[in-house]
Amino acid sequence: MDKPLSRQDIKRQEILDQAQRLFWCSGFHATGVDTVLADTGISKRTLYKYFPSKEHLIEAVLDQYASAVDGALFAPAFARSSDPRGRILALFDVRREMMECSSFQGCLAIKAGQEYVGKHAGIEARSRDSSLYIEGRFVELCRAAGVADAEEVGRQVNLVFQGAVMTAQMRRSTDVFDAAKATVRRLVGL
Amino acid sequence: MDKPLSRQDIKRQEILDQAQRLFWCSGFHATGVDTVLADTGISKRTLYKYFPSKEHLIEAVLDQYASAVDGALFAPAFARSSDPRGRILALFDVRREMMECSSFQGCLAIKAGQEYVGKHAGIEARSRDSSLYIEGRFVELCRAAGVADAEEVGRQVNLVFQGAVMTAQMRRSTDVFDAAKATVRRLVGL
DNA sequence: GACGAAGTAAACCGATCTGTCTACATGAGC
DNA sequence: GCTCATGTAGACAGATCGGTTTACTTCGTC
Repeated sequence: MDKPLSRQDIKRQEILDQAQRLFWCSGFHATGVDTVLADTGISKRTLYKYFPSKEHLIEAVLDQYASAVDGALFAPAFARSSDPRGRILALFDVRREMMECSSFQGCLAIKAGQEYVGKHAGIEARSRDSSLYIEGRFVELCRAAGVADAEEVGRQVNLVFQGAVMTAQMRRSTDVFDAAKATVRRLVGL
Repeated sequence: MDKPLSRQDIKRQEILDQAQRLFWCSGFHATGVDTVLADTGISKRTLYKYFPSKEHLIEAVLDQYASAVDGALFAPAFARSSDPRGRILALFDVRREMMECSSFQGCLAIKAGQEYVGKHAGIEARSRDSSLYIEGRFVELCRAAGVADAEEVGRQVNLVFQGAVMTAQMRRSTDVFDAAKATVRRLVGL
């Protein structure tokens, strides 16, 4: 694996990275494809070669975002603790630090959901899948922790997690993560 | 009070209602002012007389939304129970029913936050204030319920509430409200 | 160095965006 | 009936949108 990137792969990746960065901090509708390309030296023709439409580009960005969540969120959190309960709490810590390092930007999948749910099936599906994936991981951790009714408690922890991320973004403050962690401690018994 | 609406008030209100409906289900950036006016027989000149810019219109819509939350959410919930804990749970029921009646549309203030936080101070402030208002009401209910550390628990309940609304929207299903209510029952001790 | 794939630059398309303007219609109060 | 505020209809401006196209350049490979 990790086969060398072809020239095409590099261009495609550069577009994806820039698009993710701009969609992330300016929104999807508010960011034009010209803006994505600006300062990259990449021509519009090349973008439309790899992504037949802006919606296709958004889908690809969300796919990239989804596959980055393991490395950016779960891996660091799991490295901080070997105990399942500790890992759950560490997820909140890592997420909090991520938001503090990105001027309180929230979740890209949530943002996409707000702008495209009910309007574009592919984007909506990726948005929903992101939400379900995180929930699944919480359930899994609850099960590993031996929590009674792990399925249910995992769903509850996920609600707190999503609520915290979104509320922190709206308030431009990560203070709510304190309440979130306290909630989770009660839910998983810690 | 309830002084008769002047002709101007009526026009202004008609614009606000239509704008709220469309922003609500199509988003802010995705809805043009022409779309707001379409089928209303109101001219663009009139809109720009009452709202000097689209952003001003959005702010006014959010103000209207904020002042409607008492009548649409809190009043019905409070009517269902006289017990503070029952009222907290009823808030989740009412919110759930609201979402089921509006094809899973979430919270307009959240949507505005996602699209304008960090980009427009007035809109951002209204978005944040909405979040804080709901939280304050939950705190107040926790206090009335005699919950120990009501301030803290109220914040926790709010996180679950916000998480549930947003998750339900993304999944186009209100199933998560079951987990949300179960969480809240544990938090407020019921 | 020649060749073909892959790229850039930029004009161009039609549609739409926010916002302004002119010209005309309507309505209530005197 | 006259007046004046208030309204509509719709053209218009200039910018930007997503997307296409043409003409030229760059780059890797043989």
